[in-house]
Amino acid sequence: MERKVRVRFAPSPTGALHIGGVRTALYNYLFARQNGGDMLLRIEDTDSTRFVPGAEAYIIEALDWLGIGIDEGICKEAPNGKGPHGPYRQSERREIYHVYVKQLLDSGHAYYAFDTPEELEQKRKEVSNFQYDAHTRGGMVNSLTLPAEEVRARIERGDKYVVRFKIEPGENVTVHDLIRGDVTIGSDILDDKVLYKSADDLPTYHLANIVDDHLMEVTHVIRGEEWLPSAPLHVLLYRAFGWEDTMPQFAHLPLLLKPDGNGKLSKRDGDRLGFPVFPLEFHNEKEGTVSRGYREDGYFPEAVINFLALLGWHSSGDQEIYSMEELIREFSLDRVSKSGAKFDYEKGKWFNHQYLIGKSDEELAGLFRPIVEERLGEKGLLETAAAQHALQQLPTIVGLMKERVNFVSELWEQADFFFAAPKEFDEKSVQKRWKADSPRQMEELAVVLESTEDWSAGSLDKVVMGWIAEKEYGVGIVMNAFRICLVGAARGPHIWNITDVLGKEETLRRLHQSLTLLTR
RNA sequence: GGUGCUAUCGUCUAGUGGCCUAGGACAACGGCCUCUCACGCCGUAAACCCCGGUUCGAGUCCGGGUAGCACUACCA
Repeated sequence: MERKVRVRFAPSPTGALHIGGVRTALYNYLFARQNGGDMLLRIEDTDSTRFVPGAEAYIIEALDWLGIGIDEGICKEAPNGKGPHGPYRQSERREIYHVYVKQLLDSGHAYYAFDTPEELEQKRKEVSNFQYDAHTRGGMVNSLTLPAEEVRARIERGDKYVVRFKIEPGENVTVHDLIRGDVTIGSDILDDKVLYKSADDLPTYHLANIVDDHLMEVTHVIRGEEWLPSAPLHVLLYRAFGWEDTMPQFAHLPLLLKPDGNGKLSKRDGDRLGFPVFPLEFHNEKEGTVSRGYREDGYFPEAVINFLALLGWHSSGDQEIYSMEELIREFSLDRVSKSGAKFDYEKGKWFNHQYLIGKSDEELAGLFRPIVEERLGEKGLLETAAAQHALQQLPTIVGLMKERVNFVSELWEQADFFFAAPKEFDEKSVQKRWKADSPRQMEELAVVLESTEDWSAGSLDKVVMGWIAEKEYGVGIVMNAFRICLVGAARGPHIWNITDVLGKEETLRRLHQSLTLLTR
């Protein structure tokens, strides 16, 4: 019987959602959508000591910003979860886990262990490579070595204990991975994992994960490669519960690596190399720190999605730009790479550039306006006639400059001169382009421009070029000097585009003013 | 140490035995365009980890090395 595809993203609220986690969520989402299935979000908060306030809300907001829709569980519309398999926060599922822990205990697949953390630590110090397993459990303090009444007595008087999974040695366990094929390991190297800890009355990841995936009818577990070594344990758990026939299929994704050197991409790498590793800015109240986010750094969510999608997955063709719809159509698990991908931040910028130039001038102008107003406000120039005049032509200005930036915020450093006449002049440009004849030529140009009625680019070009030809001046010399007067440096778009935005009055005003400043 | 996974330009990758003289993209470099700076266009440089084997033929299949990574918690 074909089951409806159901996948889950199950983060732990221990801090901001890491960019690698975002990619895992994305691949789950793409797989779900492509197969007409459900995408669930479950919060795995079984480690009460690592809980970070605000982390859960952060995860929800990040996924929402990126357009990764959640069909069931914790989501924007239903912060406490929606769907028939709730609650979706593991800390609220204690009673459910009790039932299954008991089932394992009763069937002999698990046992009580009373060894304290300190004792275990001591044991690890004494015995190198100590592992709690079939070979060692006979020498430990647990329900396998203690008389039944002693076990009962300890539990009744409130001794702290854990429940461990009893792994039977001498068996090969095979996990079929959708990306890597069959992975087989011997059960001897597995240890008797802790499934439940009485100290906080919560299961560990392994137990909670299997129980929830089963109860929530998850069909495909798509998660990071760091889980591959414990996948055989999970298979054993499914077997112990007798759920093998509905066990989900596994797909372990390659890791996101540091851009330089080796190893997993970490928060530290972002700080060190100057790029965000989180989708959104995160204020960690526990640590009192703030971490940068892609959203606040000026990335479009589409760009982040596109960038992430291609970090570990690629179609057979040469296409690089994909909308979410295209990704849903084209994505496939068997085209996911097996090896880790170094995080190439430079390419991320390029993706943002691609999406930026694809946006309308009006939309970009709307995003750019607050930045312009803030910058001008800081300088006390917001109310000037020149600034207001340019502000009215924001879409035109943005259209002129968007090709040359990766982020909306970068527009300011490229287009600042439209809003205020230059007061200072770029030294290099002046040195190279401002000649001895320039002051005289600019004075003449001012007269020519003054008498030009038709201020259109075509007309200006004809008039000025005609004048240059007549006087036998060098086109480059005149135009560059003119540019320096209007912009303050040898940069910017075509000169007639600049005069067009500035208008006749402002153009002439700048010409005279700059002339004065430059010949002083 | 043990176990597992992985291995193509600096980076992301295409490649599923002959279409490979190894393709694309980012970054780099050079040129063209041009009043400047960009964009764009054109181009250059740049890789099959090593050794065996299978085969008429191997980047592609197999074995062995080597290297990198992950896991090895009462964390997920």
